[in-house]
Amino acid sequence: MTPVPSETQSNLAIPLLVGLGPSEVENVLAQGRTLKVAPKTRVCTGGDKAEYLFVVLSGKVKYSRLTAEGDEIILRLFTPGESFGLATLLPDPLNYLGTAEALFAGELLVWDHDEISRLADHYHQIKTNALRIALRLLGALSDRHASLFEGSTRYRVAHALIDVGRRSGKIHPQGIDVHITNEQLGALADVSRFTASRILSGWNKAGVVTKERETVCIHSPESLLC
Amino acid sequence: MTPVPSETQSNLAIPLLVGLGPSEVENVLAQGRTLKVAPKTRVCTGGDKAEYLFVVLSGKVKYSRLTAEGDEIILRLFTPGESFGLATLLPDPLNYLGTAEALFAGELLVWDHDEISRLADHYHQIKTNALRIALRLLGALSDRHASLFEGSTRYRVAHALIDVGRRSGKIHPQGIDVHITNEQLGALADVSRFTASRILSGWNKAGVVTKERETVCIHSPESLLC
DNA sequence: CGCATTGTTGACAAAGTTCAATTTGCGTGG
DNA sequence: CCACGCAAATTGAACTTTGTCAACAATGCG
Repeated sequence: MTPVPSETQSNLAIPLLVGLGPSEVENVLAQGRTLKVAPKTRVCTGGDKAEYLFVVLSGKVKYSRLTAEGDEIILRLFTPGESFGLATLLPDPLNYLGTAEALFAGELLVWDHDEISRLADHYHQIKTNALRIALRLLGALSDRHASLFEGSTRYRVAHALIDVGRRSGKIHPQGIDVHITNEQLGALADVSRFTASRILSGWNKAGVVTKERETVCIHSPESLLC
Repeated sequence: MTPVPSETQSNLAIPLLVGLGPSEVENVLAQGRTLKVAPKTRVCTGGDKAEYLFVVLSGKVKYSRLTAEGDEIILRLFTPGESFGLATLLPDPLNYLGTAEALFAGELLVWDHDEISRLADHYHQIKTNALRIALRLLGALSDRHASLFEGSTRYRVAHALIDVGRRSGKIHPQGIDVHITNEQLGALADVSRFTASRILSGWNKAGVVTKERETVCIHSPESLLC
């Protein structure tokens, strides 16, 4: 029952709680526990039974899984407002699909299975929202899967970069700064980190992006898709 | 309010309706409309707003989407008991993810948005089931996506074939008969139909499967995965 | 009987991955 | 404050896998 800082309550849009009244949202948030995470903290592990539902308040969370050969696939980089561990809402939860790891220091809201079940029984809307979120993720993954067979790696890297930029980039006059490593970008676009490097180098030479260590500044999102 | 044939009511397990009592299930089924479909009938189109929820009673339904280049990706072959168009359960439905097409003559149960919304409001469990189904599909798609980067095409084709076999194969003493074309198998395993043909030929020579036109008999599921 | 669908096979090319060898940039500790 | 060391990024070259294309065979339906 840790009190939630008021800034986060008022500013942040939380798709899981849309459609609830302000006081209802406050009530749900109040029953969650806030969890401060340091970089590289693992908050849940793929394959384990889902016991907690998470909402990102601040920071960025990498949600990933491994192939049998040990390559990492980043299913999604969750940004503030997004939730994961939706399986916790089920009476008999499924397993986490991926492993969640904080990339930066940040705060999460956490509910355990009993708490969120009680809340979801009361605020019926939460399950509807969860279904919408799950279906959206399904659509996104399906798009990503389809994109593996159309066009080139360049196209995929462009989309991955733009998506991350839109959701967590810092906008400034020269463009959008995206804080990401080549390796992470590769894992998001299903490309080796070498290929990611080559593609970024190309864009850098062409002047549509500027590279720095762990950061890419997109000057012209449109030109990436040509 | 077409009456539902009693055989289908009693035998078929419908994941969307688990947890409801027998009379409740009957009530829900009774409010759906049964739709007889001929082979190659399209019942919904990817990208359109979801207006109907479907449950397969008999037959097999191909749920697929196209890449930008026109290649077909089969997201799933739905077998009796399974449902699609889950987005219909949302107050403001998303779009269908894929296009559904009957492969054989069969029967579907259909509810429109208003009907199923009313039912889901009343039988709360339906939304929970829908969430579970969506999360399961997400897991399956994530597995499929990951498998693109581990091992070979052989591995993927094996998994696709075994999955279809398990859900819709006919078991007999010699093995499991799977009714599927090379092209469909390829579209499920993310492989060209040529590669699917080569792999099946290999297994055929090795004696672990027997091929006939549009049918594969799996003699030894384990050997496929070596 | 003929046509459409399904399946087969070989030659070939393209696209990325892999690997090894370097380079660059940043933080830490002495 | 400098030097060291590590993580990130780069680059070239060889390799491998699988898709593409073309030609053809087999099957079954109308």
